[in-house]
Amino acid sequence: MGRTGVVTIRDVARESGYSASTVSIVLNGAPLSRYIPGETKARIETAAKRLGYRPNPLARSLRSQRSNIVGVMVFDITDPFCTPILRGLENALYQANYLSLLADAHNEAHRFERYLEMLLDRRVEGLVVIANWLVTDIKLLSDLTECHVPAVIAGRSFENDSVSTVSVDNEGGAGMALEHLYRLGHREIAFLRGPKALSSSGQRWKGIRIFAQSVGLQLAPKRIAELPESLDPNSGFEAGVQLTTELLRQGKPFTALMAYDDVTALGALRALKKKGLRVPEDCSVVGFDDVAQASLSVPSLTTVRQPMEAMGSLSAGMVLEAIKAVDQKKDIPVMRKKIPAELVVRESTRALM
Amino acid sequence: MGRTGVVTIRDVARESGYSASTVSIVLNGAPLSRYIPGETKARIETAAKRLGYRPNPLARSLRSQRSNIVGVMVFDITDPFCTPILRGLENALYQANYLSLLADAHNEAHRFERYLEMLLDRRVEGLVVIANWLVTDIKLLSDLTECHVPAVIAGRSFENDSVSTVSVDNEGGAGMALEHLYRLGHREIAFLRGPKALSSSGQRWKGIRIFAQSVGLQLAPKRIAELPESLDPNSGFEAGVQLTTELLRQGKPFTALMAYDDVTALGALRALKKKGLRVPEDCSVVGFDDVAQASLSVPSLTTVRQPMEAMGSLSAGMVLEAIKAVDQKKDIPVMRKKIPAELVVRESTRALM
DNA sequence: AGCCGCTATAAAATCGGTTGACGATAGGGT
DNA sequence: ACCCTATCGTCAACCGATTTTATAGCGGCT
Repeated sequence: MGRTGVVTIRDVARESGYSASTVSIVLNGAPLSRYIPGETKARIETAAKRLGYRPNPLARSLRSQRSNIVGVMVFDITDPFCTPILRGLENALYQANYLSLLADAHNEAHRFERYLEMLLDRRVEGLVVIANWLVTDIKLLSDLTECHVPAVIAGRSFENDSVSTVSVDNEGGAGMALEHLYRLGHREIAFLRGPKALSSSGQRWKGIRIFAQSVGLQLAPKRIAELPESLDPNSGFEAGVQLTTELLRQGKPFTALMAYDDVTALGALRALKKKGLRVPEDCSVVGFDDVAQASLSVPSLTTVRQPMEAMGSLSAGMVLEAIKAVDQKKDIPVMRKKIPAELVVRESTRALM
Repeated sequence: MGRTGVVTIRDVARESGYSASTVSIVLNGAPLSRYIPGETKARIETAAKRLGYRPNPLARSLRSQRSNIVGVMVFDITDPFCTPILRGLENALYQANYLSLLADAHNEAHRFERYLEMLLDRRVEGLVVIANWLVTDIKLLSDLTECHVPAVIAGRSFENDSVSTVSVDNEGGAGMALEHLYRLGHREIAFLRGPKALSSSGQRWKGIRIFAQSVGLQLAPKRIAELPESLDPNSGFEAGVQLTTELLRQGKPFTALMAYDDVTALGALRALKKKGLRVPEDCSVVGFDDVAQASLSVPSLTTVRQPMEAMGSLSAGMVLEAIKAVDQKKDIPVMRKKIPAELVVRESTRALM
């Protein structure tokens, strides 16, 4: 054992009486180990166990050019939408014996780029970017395609890019939410649209238009407000409060409100309460995402659930797949998965009286 | 440039006309570079830049036994208490040019241990454990002390152990919360105590007792309930709902309620609402932690703020400090930091009418 | 002339593991 | 007798850096 107190393969070699090569071959079950008799294998394995030998992954990575590490880039780790994805992702990677190198970009393009370089330097075998709704900078993602490392973007889809993505079916989800309100009898429905710059905004709105058209529902412009663009994740709440307040004051009256996402919906809840309106008695409210706080609010929020944990593990599966492909010198497959959303009915919606 | 498309130090050597050693010495500003004339340095640096040379951290780590990586073990990444700590931590590490290897233990001791091994294998230079209130298994932490790597536990303190910790001043914080209620005129105060197994429970309760005693306030047992032990992070909410409901039905009446933490308080909010009680008009409610949802609820929650982000960066500072100490062959310093809490007054409390 | 010290650079060892080439022995086929 | 193949291992190169040691020229001092 070296001075450092760490057991190397050479220590095992000495202890077992074989060479380092043989030890390596045996312990890894390399092709050549086919010819090595069981007795030898046993002796080497005992020696390794006795010494408590643990191969140094650094050395192994250096030689084999495989780090068993995936870079995980989060745009904002405090965003409640990101953490469940992260959980699913990290868990799936763990199962596959990969470790996650975490990078939180704080919504800063510069930081994203610097981190990207650091991760690539570290020879991550793949990259997963958890993009919340704030990411708008498409340029960053072209960086991704250029780096020749398998990459997957989780949480958002991008039209014209050639990176793999995992995202929810925004269109369908929004349709489901509206259908829910419609079936409850609501016809005068207010909308808090998402910021124009976000593709998910457009998709959700499209789902709304399609459903509305299919049942002949009018979408009155005086019941529609649009969230401003902003980079602060908590701004959604404040914006929800403000826009709802304005709609109440200046817009046409409504019996239900559909918000861009849960945080916005929570803002709406507060604004309605402040105006003395009860939810759901006087006004129903639906959100989108099903973040953790949606079920903890009073009243609990009816919402469209994004299966975030599943999206995380799916992303993991896709990078791992791509890594395997690279290993076999095949092309990196590009896939754009859309996961179905799911309506979760809670207390914030009810039938129109 | 090798076949792999990656530039090595030898490529720079060839390009500049010097040897790899000289290139290394120059680019790192090693002691020997003292003797190297500026012209040579310039030529080497230009060559490196022209080729876009980026040293391979794996190789460097192998040689220098320094990985520039800190292991970050989270007990439950979906816990809203953990993420802000994680943010502060990750940010401070980033500033110091360290990367974070993320491990989410999912509250499972077995997983914690397996991850610990993996991280140590990777030669992390330090370890930070973000412990939420669910961690009770002290044994795990002795593992920590034994591994001879600088370690810091963030979020919890432990009495009889010799690991560095960063935690909030629970006692003082709870005292502040109670004082706040007291000053508002409340005398009949209900309490949802934390699970007995948690040290923070005891500490917060002690703060409560001390303040109560100092002003001669009686703590009626019929207004006190205790959270059960459980490993599910969302159980706090359900428990809050249930215990509050029971107190309302069977206990003595109260005009204010102090919960163990914010999630429990949110549960209390729901239970009160269900019984037709208005917060804060009929009953004030205080939480503890100031997790993100505390400010988003209706009404927003008065609470005791743990400066989580600061706790994260402080933890980072402490590991980095310890790493430096190890580097200079000094002993690993053990510190137990208590950070002051801060009362955040929002809508859920008001003066007794 | 001999030695020291300074400058400028290169060679070689090292970190710890993996891997392709090769040696040695034994048995089987022609 | 000769070649071939299967078996059991080892050697040495290699991954990409860092660091210690070596080399070589030159000026100065005794």
